[in-house]
Amino acid sequence: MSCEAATIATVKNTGHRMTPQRLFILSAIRHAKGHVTVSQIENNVRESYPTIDVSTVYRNLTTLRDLRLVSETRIDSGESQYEWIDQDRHHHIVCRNCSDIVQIDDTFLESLAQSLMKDYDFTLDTDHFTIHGICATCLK
Amino acid sequence: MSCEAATIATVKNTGHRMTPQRLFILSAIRHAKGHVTVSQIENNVRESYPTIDVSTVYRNLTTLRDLRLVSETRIDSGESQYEWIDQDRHHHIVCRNCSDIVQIDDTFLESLAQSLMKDYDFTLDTDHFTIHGICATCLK
DNA sequence: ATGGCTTTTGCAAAAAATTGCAGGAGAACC
DNA sequence: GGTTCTCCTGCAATTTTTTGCAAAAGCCAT
Repeated sequence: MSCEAATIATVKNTGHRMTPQRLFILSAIRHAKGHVTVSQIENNVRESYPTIDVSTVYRNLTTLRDLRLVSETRIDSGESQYEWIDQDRHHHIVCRNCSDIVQIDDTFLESLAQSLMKDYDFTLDTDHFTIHGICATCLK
Repeated sequence: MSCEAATIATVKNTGHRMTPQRLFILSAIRHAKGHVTVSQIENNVRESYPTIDVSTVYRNLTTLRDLRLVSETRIDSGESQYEWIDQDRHHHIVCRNCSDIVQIDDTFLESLAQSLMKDYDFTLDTDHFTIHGICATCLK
């Protein structure tokens, strides 16, 4: 099954419908390598589908985030950022001083996930984590 | 040094000023045991300081969050929640389905903090974490 | 392909959060 | 006390996000 088809299946199997709007939004995020804002998505979709409304974009992003197809990153100020979640799951550590971002592997969260499951029956979302702290350079 | 004085010292030592507005906001969060929203803080402060403006509350919360005196929790929809960070550090696990919040102990993050330090020389912010996932009840 | 049930959309309006600016007020100095 | 240097505030305007509602459209069973 192609990657595209798998996505559509995920949407459908959860009782959601595949509308042209949703398809365009999905495509806009997938093809934008990296983070995109709501207005970037809106403008991109508008080229192919001029009557798209912002509220539709917002509602779809919420849905797609709940389906764990996209990740949402709310930065300090301004617009939220969205990113396609692909096969090789990874997370980010962000230095709060220099804002440097480093990718880390999924395995770093395994132990935490297991503890939370054991003690609270809580299933950790492991699709995308943004972890804050201070990098070695800035600590000096 | 009292707890109150320590807070004031933190604010002052970082080049910020202790204004009445800031003091009232600080007090509103500290005395509200648990989470509070911006409008709750605003209403509370307004009783003692009627001319307070929402933007002042927002700006102060950003400042206080950067000083790690309060924590910010942005839930799916609606208003952000703020909470006083006290001595016994704890974190929150939030169910993305029912939005239920459970406190967890600092020790859950120790292992993660150690791994990140070992492999990346990265110092994890351990004041306050908001971890998302699914609780046992909602998983069914 | 048709009907019917339910999700989804666009629009408009509201709510939540952020920003620019000019005046006001801390704090440190003398 | 007065001076000066910034930070802070309130106001107004803007931007970002959410919501209610009626009409439109997707999808399943027939």
